[in-house]
Amino acid sequence: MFGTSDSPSADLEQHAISAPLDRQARLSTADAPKPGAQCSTCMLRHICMASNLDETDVARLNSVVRNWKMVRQGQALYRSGDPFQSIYALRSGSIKTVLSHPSGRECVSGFFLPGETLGLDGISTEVHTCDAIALEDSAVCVIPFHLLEALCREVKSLQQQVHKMMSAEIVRETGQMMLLGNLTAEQRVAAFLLNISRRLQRRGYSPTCFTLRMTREDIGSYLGMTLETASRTLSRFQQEGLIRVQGKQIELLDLEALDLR
Amino acid sequence: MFGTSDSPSADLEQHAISAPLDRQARLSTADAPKPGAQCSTCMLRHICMASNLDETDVARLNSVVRNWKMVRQGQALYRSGDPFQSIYALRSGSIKTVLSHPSGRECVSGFFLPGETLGLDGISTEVHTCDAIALEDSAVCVIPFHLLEALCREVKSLQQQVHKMMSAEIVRETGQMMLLGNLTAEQRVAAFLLNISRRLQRRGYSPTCFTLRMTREDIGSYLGMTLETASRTLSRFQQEGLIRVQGKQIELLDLEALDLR
DNA sequence: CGCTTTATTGAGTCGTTTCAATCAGAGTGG
DNA sequence: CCACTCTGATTGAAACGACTCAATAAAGCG
Repeated sequence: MFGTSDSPSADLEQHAISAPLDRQARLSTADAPKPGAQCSTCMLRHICMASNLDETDVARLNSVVRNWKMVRQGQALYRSGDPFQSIYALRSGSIKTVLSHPSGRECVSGFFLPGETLGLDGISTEVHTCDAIALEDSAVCVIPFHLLEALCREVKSLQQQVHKMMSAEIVRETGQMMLLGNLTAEQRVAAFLLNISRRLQRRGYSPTCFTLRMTREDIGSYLGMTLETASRTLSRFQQEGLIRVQGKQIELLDLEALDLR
Repeated sequence: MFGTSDSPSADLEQHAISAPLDRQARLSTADAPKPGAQCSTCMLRHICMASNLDETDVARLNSVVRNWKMVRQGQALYRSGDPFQSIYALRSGSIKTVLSHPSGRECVSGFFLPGETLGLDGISTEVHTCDAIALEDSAVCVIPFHLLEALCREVKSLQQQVHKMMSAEIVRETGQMMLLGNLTAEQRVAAFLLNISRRLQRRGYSPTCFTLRMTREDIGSYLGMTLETASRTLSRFQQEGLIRVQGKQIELLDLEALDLR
């Protein structure tokens, strides 16, 4: 989670408003799928797949989203090569996706925040093509894809929503390609910070003050640079008064200046 | 077109086997949409959206794909900002997609070969987000998206095909991100050549001997390097005996060595 | 055929990487 | 409770790869 609060437990409680993860369930049977996702009362309803659906359609979507699942920090929601069955809506926490090149190189291809959808890569070959690793203890709604497809044949608005979601992922990646191909390290880091900022804002968090849950290595890998360059760039931004950095804690001081990079 | 033949007209005729573009139509009313796409007799049937569909489903798809359209070299199939209505299946020719950054920079985000689908980026916002420019005289099937969506609600196999197509585009772009972020200029050019080679082979062309219809600038932009670096890298490959270059004409001499880059 | 665009090649510069050392923080166990 | 270790972050200096600028050559086009 990229929230502004200091302690992880506070973060969890914040999400618990929308996603009822009571501490007991969390501490007991751990990572087994659990029933009872409730779209209608979920605070992320207007951000995730359920957005733009009316009451009855949300209910029908909910009938497909039967389970949710915990993923502990560092654990995989799925791994490259796993057979594809479901897509996942992130409820709380944060997840990175990692591509493993045959040569051994690893490459972070995305960071996901609550309300965002993971696993779309698996549809084409029916096998997942990357690892999805939790950056902190996280919870996801499990959406069996064949059920979603069946429902999409009946509910037009849901079908459209799913298509838009997939298209949005395509657009997001095109933008990232552009960033990697044409921008300097400084520009990439600035774009990255602003991107996170905007996504947090949409979720009701402070757009200027947040903690990056991923390591410098993850950031570097995602932005196509070494961890040293990522670190140096953040330091330089701090020297220039654009941001304040304290390890993973970030404060954006001059959004416009960042935008001009 | 990336075909192996020398003259453009030979290329056109080759495609004319599958897509009945007679020269008369081509020379007369030019770029207006034309009726009469015929999926059932199209040679690209097993490569494009119609793959994995049985006879009756292809016929139903065909009822939606009512028109096809010529796009002359250098002209736009659509432009960034155009309202989104249709996706396009490339029948013959080749097309690049270009992203225009507000700052004025342009960036090639993709090259498309016959049988591939363009325009998926427009679904999410109902506005196209890039320009699609023909690299040579090209022909596309026009697929009104709302009709396709309606049909997908009725034909499960088509729905699945469309989902797989979109997912494949996501996977393709993830791979490109990895390439841009983690590989050297040499590795990128090698990967690019091998990628083109594989796609041509699937379409029945020689995988080792083809013409690149795009400029060095396009290649460089697509691969996140300057046109000079792209040119130099091709020259170096030639010196090392991996390929033969003669302007846009390419011959791959040592596929394995390219793969090891 | 001349004009314009595209491609090639060279030399110097600059940004990023590499290698290496140091520092900070979290978790562990004596 | 404090040393200890391990991982992650920061910073410096040298090396290298890609870019920029520039000049020339080749190819496409009217």
